[in-house]
Amino acid sequence: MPKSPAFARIKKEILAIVEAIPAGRISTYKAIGDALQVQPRHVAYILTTLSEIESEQLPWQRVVADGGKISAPKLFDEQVARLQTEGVRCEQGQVAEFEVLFIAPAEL
DNA sequence: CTGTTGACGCTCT
DNA sequence: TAGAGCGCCAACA
Repeated sequence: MPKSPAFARIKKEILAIVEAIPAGRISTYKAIGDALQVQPRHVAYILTTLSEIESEQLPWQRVVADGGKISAPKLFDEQVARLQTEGVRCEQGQVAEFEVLFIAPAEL
């Protein structure tokens, strides 16, 4: 786990937002990044640094790339499986029910 | 300090 | 309408 103060702050914010995403809803890296004034890449990187415990507690599968696309080469199958379990229908590597998109609030 | 990497997004072909 | 390329910047080796 990185020691940068900024990293810890951003991570806390990201975790808070992701945790606030209702089941069956989807948010994007761009939306979260825009809300926290950080780059989408950083949001993605934060999720890669999550421990197994955090990954199980945090609904990271509800966070996808812009356009509802799933960009997780390693965890693609697992993410799709989790989403389908929550009732989110996936199709061709992206969220089919795009209307379930949940934009993270700018202020949280 | 220097070079590579990446769960991304935008722009140009 | 798709695909390739570039920029972005923290983490890491």
